[in-house]
Amino acid sequence: MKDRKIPLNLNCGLDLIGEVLYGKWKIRLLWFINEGHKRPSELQRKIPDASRRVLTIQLKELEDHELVTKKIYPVVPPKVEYSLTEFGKSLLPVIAALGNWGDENEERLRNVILKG
Amino acid sequence: MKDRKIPLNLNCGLDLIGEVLYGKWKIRLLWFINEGHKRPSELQRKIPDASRRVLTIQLKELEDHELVTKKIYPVVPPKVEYSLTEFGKSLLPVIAALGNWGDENEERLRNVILKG
DNA sequence: TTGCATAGGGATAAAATTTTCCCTATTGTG
DNA sequence: CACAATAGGGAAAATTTTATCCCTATGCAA
Repeated sequence: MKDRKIPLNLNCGLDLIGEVLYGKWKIRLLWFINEGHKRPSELQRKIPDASRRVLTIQLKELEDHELVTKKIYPVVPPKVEYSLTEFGKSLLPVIAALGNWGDENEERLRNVILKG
Repeated sequence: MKDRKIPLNLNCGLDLIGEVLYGKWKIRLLWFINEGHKRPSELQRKIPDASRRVLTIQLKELEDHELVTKKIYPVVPPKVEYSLTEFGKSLLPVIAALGNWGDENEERLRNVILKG
């Protein structure tokens, strides 16, 4: 997500959405932020398999892409809260469509993924 | 997509769908196959930025995940055709939702992606 | 005083993914 | 004959992404 040797393709809507949603944890971050888990430490606890570092980085990218806003409270210990922008909220139905399809086909998916 | 050192997370629908859709070109492959471009060489021409090799590999994964079927015609030169399974077709509305959101927000997405 | 929680970042290591290059094989065309 | 088109695969390099480790800083609790 920084200097690239291989140029981006941004030909169609799928390329564009892919660019902001790719990243191992981004969709989950959006989802959990929407559920009200706004602080980085909360998100970390909701996604324990992700390293703290990558969550920080991907939150920054979501912010750069205007899907979330970041509010820093000038207190000690530090307090930060992320919220979805309107733009980010408009993605929720799309994420829900993804999650629903996955849920509806859970058993079959588990089979085909694990049989490999 | 073979031996992994870091174990998979398959906790929710999002994890599951992610596992079958991740891959730089998979969504496009599904889309173009649905549009009737069934032969590997056609798909390669529709997706010129992808290496031939990776399209082969990702088509194989789509087949393993039962999203497409592969038909081999015993002719020379070789002829192969991929088609969506019913399972694969059930993904089309989800892909359409992704593409539509990208199309609807094309200008803004292009801005936020390229400004980085 | 030591340790924990908070948020973040640099540097490097590791892992995963994709690209590149080189092979297989057959038939038809120039 | 040389070469293109067809489909595919092994091996290694390149690229990208993620994980690990170590550091900053402050206030509170035991």
